[in-house]
Order: sequence, then C-alpha cells, then structure tokens
Amino acid sequence: MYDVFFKKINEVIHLTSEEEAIFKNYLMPKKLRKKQFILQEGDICKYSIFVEKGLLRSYSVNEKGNDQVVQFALEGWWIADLYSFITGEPSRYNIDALEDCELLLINNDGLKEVRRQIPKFLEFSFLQMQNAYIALERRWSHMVTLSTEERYNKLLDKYPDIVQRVPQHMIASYLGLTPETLSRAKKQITLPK
Amino acid sequence: MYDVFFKKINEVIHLTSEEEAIFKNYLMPKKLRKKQFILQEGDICKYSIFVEKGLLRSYSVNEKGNDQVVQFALEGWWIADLYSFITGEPSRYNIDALEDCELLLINNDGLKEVRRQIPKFLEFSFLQMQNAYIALERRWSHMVTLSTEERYNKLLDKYPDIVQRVPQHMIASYLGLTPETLSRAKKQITLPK
DNA sequence: TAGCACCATTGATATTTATCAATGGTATTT
DNA sequence: AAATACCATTGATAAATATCAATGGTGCTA
Repeated sequence: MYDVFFKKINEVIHLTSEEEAIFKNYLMPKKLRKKQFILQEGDICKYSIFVEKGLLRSYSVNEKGNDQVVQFALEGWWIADLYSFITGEPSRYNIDALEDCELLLINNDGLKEVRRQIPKFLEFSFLQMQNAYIALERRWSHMVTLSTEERYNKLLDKYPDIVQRVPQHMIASYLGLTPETLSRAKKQITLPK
Repeated sequence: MYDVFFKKINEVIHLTSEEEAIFKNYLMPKKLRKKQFILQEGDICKYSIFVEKGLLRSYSVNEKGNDQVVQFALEGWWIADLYSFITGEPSRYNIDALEDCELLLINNDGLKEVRRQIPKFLEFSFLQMQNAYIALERRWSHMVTLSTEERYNKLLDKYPDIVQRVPQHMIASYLGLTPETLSRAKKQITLPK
C-alpha cells in the first residue's frame, strides 16, 4: 500500500523506519474506481494525491463544454490543484480516475507537520517542486516551439505508458489539439512523404 | 543596492542583520546596460539573477530565427534558466536587458550554502518555488483557455508595467502571437462591434 | 446475442493565425 | 539636423487548425 510512495521518496532522501511511521500517520489510503472523481470543479482541493497504482487526469471544462486535460498522473506521481490546495479557493479543475486506482491522500496541515517533524522532507519538497517547475517550463517550451507531430512524438517518446493507456482524444486535449487534428497528424508521421 | 532584495525576502521570512550579512557574502552585484546579455544560448547558466532595478527578458530563438519570449523580470523578480542552472547543461535561452539594470547574482553553491546556514531560507525557497509553479500553471491555463484578446487583457490587468515598458512585438511573442496578430487583436478590443 | 456507449477516422468547410510586403511614425545615433 | 534603426499598423494571401457531419469499429452491458 505504501511501497511506491516510500520508494519514490527514498530515491532522494533517506527516511528511517521511525520517520516512515510518522509519515504514515498523515497519509490516508483511498481506492478509486475508474470514472470516479476525487476532485470536482467548485470543490476545494483538500488533498495532495499520490498515485500508488492506476492512472488519473486533471482537466477543466471550457465555456464550450469541452474538456481540457491539464495533467495525467501515473504510479509514483502526485496530482492536485495546487492553487486551490494552498489558497483554499474553490478549484476550477476536475480530477478523475482513468483506471481503478490506489491512492494516498495527505492534506496541507499534514504536509506542513511532516516537513516540521522531518526537516529532510522540506528539502525533498523543495527539490520536488523545483523539478516540477522545470518540467512544466520544458513542456511550455515544447508547446510553443514544436509542431503538432513533434509534440506527439515527444510525448510518445517520454511517456509511452500514457499514450498507451489513455484514449486518444484525451491525449489530443493534453496537447492542445482537437481529436481530429491529432488523428490527421498521426497519419503524417506514419506515412511520411 | 540590496534594498529590494531583502525587502522581498523579509515579506516571507525574517532575517536578522547577521543573517543578511551572511547572505551578502554570496551575492554578486552587477550592472547591466540595455541590450547587454547576461546569458546566451550555449552558455551554462551559472547564476540565478535577482533584479534590483530594471527589466530583463529570457527568450529562445526558433529554427526560423524568430525570438520566443519566455519570461520578463521586473524589479523584485528572479530570472534564470533553472534547468541549466541545476543540471549544468548548456542553456537554450538568452537573457538580456531591456533597460539598464542593477542585478544581484548568486550561484548554485552559494544558494545551497545559504540554505544550509539559514534553514529559514530553505523554507523560503520552497514557498517561492511553489508560487512560481502555481503562477506558471495559471499562465498555462490562460494560454489554452483564453482567446488572444483575453490573454492580452489579462497581462495588461496583472502586469501593466510590463506592457508599458516592453515593445509590443515582445509582448506578442510572450503571448504566443505574431506582432501583426496582436496589433489586430488590440483593435478588436478598443473598437468593439 | 442485441443494443448501446465510446471512440478513431475521414471528408468538407469555416475560422483563426501566420506570412509576406509596404508604409509611416518615433526614437536614437552620428 | 540628418540618417538610421526600430517599431506598429495595415492589406493581401497562405497555411494550420477547428468545426460539423457521417461512418465503422470495439467492447461493455442488459
């Protein structure tokens, strides 16, 4: 239940078993069935969500009623609406399960408490946030620099699991395209010339 | 010379004058004239740059030779290519001064040292990174959700200084548009119907 | 097994934005 | 003060992508 979680953290810092025990006090395991929501637009995002198993997505719904996928989260990843989580403002996003999931939830007080009791974890949090920032910056740069085909290839190359496990129209949305455009772009790739 | 710098930090944590003295050991003041570079593509980004006075921009050059503005930095802001700064890889960005600037530079070892000697500053770094992440996420969401006109208005509303002090074609690039498209979009705003 | 929901693909057309080219204005440099 | 670089605007056209509509496939479900 906590395997992936501590494996991930221990890749960066080392927690003693006492520290792991402290941590567990603030973690709340939860199972989520495919298609269930863990956050809905208008809710306050009370939990930061760690994925032990399964696959989720966050998305917003635009004024035309179309989904706009913001993020996917696989095993070992975190997902939340950080803005709502930090500020307590209602979220403009939805998070739902694309597969049956096993999750670990922790609220902001819990995180603060763990960072206080285990200072190493503050270090971890900083580094994790820094990495998340860099990743988002790179995604931005790909978005504005690369063509549709290149963006799809990049995703396929970097996260083949996501492309394989997620319906194509959600991939399209994640890449900022309509399903039709992605479908046509793929033809260009497989049939060059 | 350090006024804005410590003012900004002391909005979040409180540093004693001893701690400020420690900090100053790792800060390197630098003046930069308008149009001068502080980072060029291919360089390793050795410094994280704090803006005491002036205005800079980071940008990449795409294969067609066009600038793509990534970020502006006004007084009180930080700017760097964080990826290059952390990994030591050569940067794909340029950073230059849009106005005469007074800067404070600090390298990664310096930052690590300050975080070690002043643990409060690790807390600050985490919060700062978290805010930067949230801001980038919101910018992303505006990029995919809002129309050209709305994006421009958002920027004007949130950062009037930038719009006022930066040439319009750089604003266009920042918003992911050509100068022509932004010019036409502005007409739509001022002459509705 | 039949029906239904979900999904990818394809075609035709509309819309948005980029591109290319020219003009006139303003600020900076010499 | 003249020359030059820089810049915003506008027009005409091209390219990319969205939108609307239809089709056929796949897998779940009653």
